[in-house]
Amino acid sequence: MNLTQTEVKIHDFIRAFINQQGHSPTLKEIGDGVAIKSKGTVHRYVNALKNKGVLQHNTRQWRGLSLAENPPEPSLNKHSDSMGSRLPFVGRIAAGQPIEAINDITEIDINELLVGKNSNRYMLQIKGDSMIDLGILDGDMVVIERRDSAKNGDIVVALIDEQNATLKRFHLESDGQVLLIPANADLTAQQYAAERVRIQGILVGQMRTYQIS
Amino acid sequence: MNLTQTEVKIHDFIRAFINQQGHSPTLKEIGDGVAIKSKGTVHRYVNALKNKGVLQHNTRQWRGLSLAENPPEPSLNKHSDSMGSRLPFVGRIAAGQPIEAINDITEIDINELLVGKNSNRYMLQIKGDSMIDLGILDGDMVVIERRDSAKNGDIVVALIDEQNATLKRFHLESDGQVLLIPANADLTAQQYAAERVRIQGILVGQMRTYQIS
DNA sequence: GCTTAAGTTCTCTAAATGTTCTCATTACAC
DNA sequence: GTGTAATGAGAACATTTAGAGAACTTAAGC
Repeated sequence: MNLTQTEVKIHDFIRAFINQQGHSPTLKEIGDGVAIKSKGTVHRYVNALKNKGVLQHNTRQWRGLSLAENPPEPSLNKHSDSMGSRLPFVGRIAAGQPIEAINDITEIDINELLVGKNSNRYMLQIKGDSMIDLGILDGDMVVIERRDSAKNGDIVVALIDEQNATLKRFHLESDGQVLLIPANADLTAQQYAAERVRIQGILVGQMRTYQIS
Repeated sequence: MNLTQTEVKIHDFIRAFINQQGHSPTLKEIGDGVAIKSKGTVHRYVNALKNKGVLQHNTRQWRGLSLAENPPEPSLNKHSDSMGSRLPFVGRIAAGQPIEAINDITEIDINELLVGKNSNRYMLQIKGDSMIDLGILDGDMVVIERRDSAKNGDIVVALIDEQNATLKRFHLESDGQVLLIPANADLTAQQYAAERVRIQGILVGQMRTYQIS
């Protein structure tokens, strides 16, 4: 059951789309995402993927695609069963001072902070330095919550002209234009007509791991 | 069970409304929130969501909507509730490009990355800007693994003169002196005799959350 | 009981989407 | 060369989703 190159590409696109948007893409959206202009052609690919068992298709319905779920991923290490999401919170550390102990919070639940209780969040990995001044570095993972609007100052995932995505600080000008502000002294803010910008989500968390021996 | 675009939008709106207000919105409020003028149309969507099992509806009652406890859709942007430490990994985002879908990793287990299997980790909150050039900002949480030694280049929690703690990059000089290097252009590295410095742990992770309304 | 706000059930219309075709092009094995 | 598979465009048509609004029923408050 081998997938061709384009089939893999389309499958990846569909999975990413569903995870990010919460619903299936249309044939046209798939076509836009993988540079195929004919929805008939896309339809042929979707059918192939369905026949090969990697997609489920609720026919006679718009946006009826879903992933044929791989086996529900057995967690490799059994520790992750519910117990392991808390770490002791020791206190605050500042350069050259004793660690300031905390007496109210003793444990931090990482899931609660980053995953939240609603299932409308997903992760992206950052490529590039455009948010470096906010401490978001190349390679960092960020947690995004799906939203279609934002307040000034929010950091948003914005889709420009239905094509290009970017992570920037959002500011709506009084004249209705949208300003997308990077956090990098080398870059300048970009201004767009509001209708060219679609908010896809808002930054709610960031994380990074360090390799140790 | 697939939701259409507008269905997801309405579902998100209802969830946000209940989270904020503590009670269900009315049909008109939903319509105002998603730009639909006809409450008849909104009603059709609410019914669809009810039939698809993601909403519960106490009929014959005003503001009788609530979210279904266990939505039937196990794959649609949801991380198995059994252990909610996973988030879907959508891809990489770079300024001004489409989000790059990935095909190898589909989910990220946050616990696995930050908590790890060992129970010798704890968290500290950062006070000050001494590590700002490494993207560790004032207020960030960091995960530390207990260690009493470090390799050059590791970022360590070091106790100096059994008194003051600091988070710095570690470097052992050839003459046996220990250099503790901040990541802030305004600060300079400090050098200590090895016996004055006790390593308490090594930085393995960092996280930050952003407040949204 | 009465009034009002909210929910329900329709119909009408438009637009978007899915489905099924045909026709072309390219690459590759034989 | 020839056949085949993969790829892409696009037309024609069927079906679903979408939004507005009217008419009616029900719940809440007085």
